[in-house]
Amino acid sequence: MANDTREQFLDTAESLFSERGFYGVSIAAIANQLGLTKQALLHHFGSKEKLYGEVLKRISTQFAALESATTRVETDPADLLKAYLLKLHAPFARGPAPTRLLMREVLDNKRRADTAGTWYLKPFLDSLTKMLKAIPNWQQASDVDAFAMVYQLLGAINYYGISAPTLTGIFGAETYAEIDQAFPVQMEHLIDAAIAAGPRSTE
Amino acid sequence: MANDTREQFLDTAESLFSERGFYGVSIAAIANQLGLTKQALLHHFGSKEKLYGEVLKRISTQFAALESATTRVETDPADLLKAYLLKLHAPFARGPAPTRLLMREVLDNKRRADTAGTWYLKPFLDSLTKMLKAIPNWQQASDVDAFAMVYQLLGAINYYGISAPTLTGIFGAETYAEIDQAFPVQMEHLIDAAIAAGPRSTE
DNA sequence: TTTGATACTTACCGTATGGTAGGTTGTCAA
DNA sequence: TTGACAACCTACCATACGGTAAGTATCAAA
Repeated sequence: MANDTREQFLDTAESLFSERGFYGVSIAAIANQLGLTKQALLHHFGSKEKLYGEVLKRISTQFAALESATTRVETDPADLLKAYLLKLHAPFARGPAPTRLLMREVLDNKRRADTAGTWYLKPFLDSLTKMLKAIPNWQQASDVDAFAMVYQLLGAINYYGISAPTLTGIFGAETYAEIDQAFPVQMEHLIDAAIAAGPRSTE
Repeated sequence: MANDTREQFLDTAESLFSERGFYGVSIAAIANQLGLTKQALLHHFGSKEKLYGEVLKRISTQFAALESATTRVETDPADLLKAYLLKLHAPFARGPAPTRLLMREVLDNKRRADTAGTWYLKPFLDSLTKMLKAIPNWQQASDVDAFAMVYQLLGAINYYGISAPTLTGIFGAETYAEIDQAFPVQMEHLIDAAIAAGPRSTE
């Protein structure tokens, strides 16, 4: 089926791009993994760049869906922020691929600043800032201060989200399993601490 | 002078690798930037991989130096942790290149797990954990819990450290300048909050 | 039974890349 | 004056890459 193959290409591309980066993956490698030739890929997507763009687009769509789903469930503003941030850990139960890919995009989009990928983060970041400012403790904070705080929390989660191989390498599989268990608790703990602390004005 | 050229190669390689990644940079591009041919580079370093390894090695050496320098100056354990973490922001006044490169290394060393890059982080992470556990509030914490907390703080800093282009693109240069001013304050604020909160046990 | 479109294939091409081989030039100690 | 070595260079090569061109097989609609 046509759509099936396309979706499989996107899955494989997402996985490989997230692991090796744009330049580290050849379109032939992606196609081979599905038992096809690179021309099949080019037939569906036109070029490597376009394929990459579609992978990013799909992720951003899923992010938006996650946000509205969370907003629908959580009513307390502090709970909403916590729930949303924690869901970014191992996003959408699809493993670390989206997190890794987005981290690569943050690293790389200096050169690709004109492509679509750069801006899809903006509404996401705006939502996070708004969520923090909806919490009583933080209503006095400036936009910039609130943003700086949520961006740090986002960084904490995302950094951990890409660190599994490194941490396993450094500490071994057993210790990593312990860390992985401790992390959500400590993450929630840190978010609580940040919320409780309230803003510290910059000026 | 011989050593001079070598050092210039390392500087240029660090800068380019950090911006474009290992596969995004050709050795010819590095050499051209110094007005030399790639064979000059190969003469000094033997291969692209070895050059990359030496860049990483140099960064890790500078990290270690930064740590001992900070330890020498700060005596209060909370101040030490804060000072150390904050110095990782724009490390060594050499701009974001080391941070970006290390982030790429975290992303990539699944494949390169056997190379040096993986392990040089270990003493660094151990130091951070020890620093947190030296703070009265945190003496009761388990190693794993303390580690999970400092790793989040490290993630917050490093993530911000690679985000300049993205944030400038999203928010514009003026707003980014404000954010950049607010960030160290909010970073210190978050560290304070984490320290003050003390550990939350995982089990 | 023909037409036309979709989903592929093989064949090929130009370019870029990392690396080898073998110079050339300058410096400096014996 | 010579010899050796470091620091480059030009020339070359095999490979891999993204992409084009031109097929072939399948299948549904007319």
